[in-house]
Amino acid sequence: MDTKPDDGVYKWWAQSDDTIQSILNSDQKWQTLKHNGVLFPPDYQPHSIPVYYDGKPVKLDPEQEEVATMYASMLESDYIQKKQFNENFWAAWKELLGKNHTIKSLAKCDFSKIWEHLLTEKETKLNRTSEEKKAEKELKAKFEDAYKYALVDGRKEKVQQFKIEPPGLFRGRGTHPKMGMLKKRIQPEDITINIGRLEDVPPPPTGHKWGGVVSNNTVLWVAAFKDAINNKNKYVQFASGSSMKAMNDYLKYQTARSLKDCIEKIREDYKQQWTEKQESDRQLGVAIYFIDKLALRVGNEKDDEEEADTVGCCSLRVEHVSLVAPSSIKFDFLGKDSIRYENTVEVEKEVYKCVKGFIEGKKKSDMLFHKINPSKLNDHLKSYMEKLSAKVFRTYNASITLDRELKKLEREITSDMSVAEKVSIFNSANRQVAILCNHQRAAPKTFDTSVETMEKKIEDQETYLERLQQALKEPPKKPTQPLLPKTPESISSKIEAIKKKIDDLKQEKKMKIENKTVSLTTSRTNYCDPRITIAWCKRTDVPVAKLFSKTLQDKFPWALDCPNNYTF
DNA sequence: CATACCGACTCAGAAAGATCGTC
DNA sequence: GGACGATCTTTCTGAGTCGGTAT
Repeated sequence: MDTKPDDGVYKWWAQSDDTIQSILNSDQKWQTLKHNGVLFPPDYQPHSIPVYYDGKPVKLDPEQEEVATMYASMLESDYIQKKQFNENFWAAWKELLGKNHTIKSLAKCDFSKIWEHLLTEKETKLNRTSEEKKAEKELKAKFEDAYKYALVDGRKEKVQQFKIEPPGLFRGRGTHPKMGMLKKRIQPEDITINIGRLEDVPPPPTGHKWGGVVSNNTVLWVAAFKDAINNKNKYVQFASGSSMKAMNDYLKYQTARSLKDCIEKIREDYKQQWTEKQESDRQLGVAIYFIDKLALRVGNEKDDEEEADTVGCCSLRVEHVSLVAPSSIKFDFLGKDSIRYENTVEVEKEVYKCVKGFIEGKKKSDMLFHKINPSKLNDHLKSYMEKLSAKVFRTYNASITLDRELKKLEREITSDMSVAEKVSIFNSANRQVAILCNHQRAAPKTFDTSVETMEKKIEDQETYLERLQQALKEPPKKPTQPLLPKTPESISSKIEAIKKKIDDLKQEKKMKIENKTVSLTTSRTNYCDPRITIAWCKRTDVPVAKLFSKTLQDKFPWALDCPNNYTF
């Protein structure tokens, strides 16, 4: 088994799936692990700019000032308007100010002088010469280099996020009860280092000790620490381009592909379950149907005292669904990251009847599927296929949608099309996937103005077209500005060219509007089997780099040489 | 059994930063 | 041909999934 060719690239994908699987399933994920630990953010540099309280400057000690500066830096963000954010921030800051401090209420504080200072600093940074920027970048890179890679079984593997998070104010999504809380500076004492038994432990910063040093070769992290806000572990892991992560990713798609072999049976079965006597069976049947048809997440239980109130399939409440006669269901709820899911779907009459029954006699705040939970649902799925869980359906349906949409649109592709036109066709297939998975983004800040600019361009071209058409009918006696082509033939060909240009611009505008709040990158990065995209690139002669950035190409080395007729 | 808890991993959009295209 | 704004890419860290174990 020679997996290390001369070019030094570890081509693990040249091995059989079984071999790859056994590498990952084995209890020992590595034999030797060597690295230089993690990088801490720089210490706080006090600026001595006061907060104004009741109009008067108040000098703060460095620690108080640091936290005040965190708040000042967010003065223009939406968080500042939120009560919860201000309450949590005030609680943390008040404690630092101590008893009997001049500052007694947040409402009377004016942070604008600090904000102005931060703005000036930002400008100074921006105004550096390109030589200065380059020199600083190089210096930084040199400094960070030692942390970028770990040595795993003698191979250099990239480490992701080796920089420890700097202190700041917690920014939860949606209406998170903890927003504005102080995220304290992480000390070496908070960190556990995972490293090979025989390696030298990287030295902690002077005067400090590591919280712990372990040699756990059943896991893929090099350092771990507790997130004090949520009391959850955070890990410094390997980058998506590392062989271990890429292997996992590859197997994720292989698992999703093998769902093809039993999806028919699963669909038959859940249809059967809709008419079962036991309500728990009917609930299971409807829940799996939603997960399959609508690509919902499974929806684990959450603690609404500690986290934002968001739901997935199993945690849907009665208030999140409504029956729309004769046979549709309207969904309206906040999902992961508090992204709203709003969709009215036509369903089979059995499903409609089931949901009607589930709702009956319940309060709005009651669970829709009170007889099941994610672990029951996943246990049931395991009876069809090893490794099958709810999330596999998202991968499966996303990938198969991309495959199908691309093949549908491929007929429209002609050899004289530009790369940009072909990419735009790819994007419309990609958009179907993003819509299925409900991947959204905030509308770009420049959206309105850039649509206006496009409209102006279209108008200009249309005016020009009219002039050309007029000139063809009756040639102007005197030349008008800007000059038109001279012969009728050249005018005619210009007309054709402008018509095409207008069509293209209109198409571009349509795409822009359709993509206003749709995020294509999430599905491209996490749900679409990259081999579908790469095979399409090969067939349509589009450079892979047009669809996969450098990082994504690094993430998918195993997909790069797939055959051009690859089918998911 | 269920149920709570949590470790370790994947997936998520915003913000920062880099690059590109146009005037 | 270079300044500047739009757009693409990377970084950042929060928010899920899921399986195992303790109770």
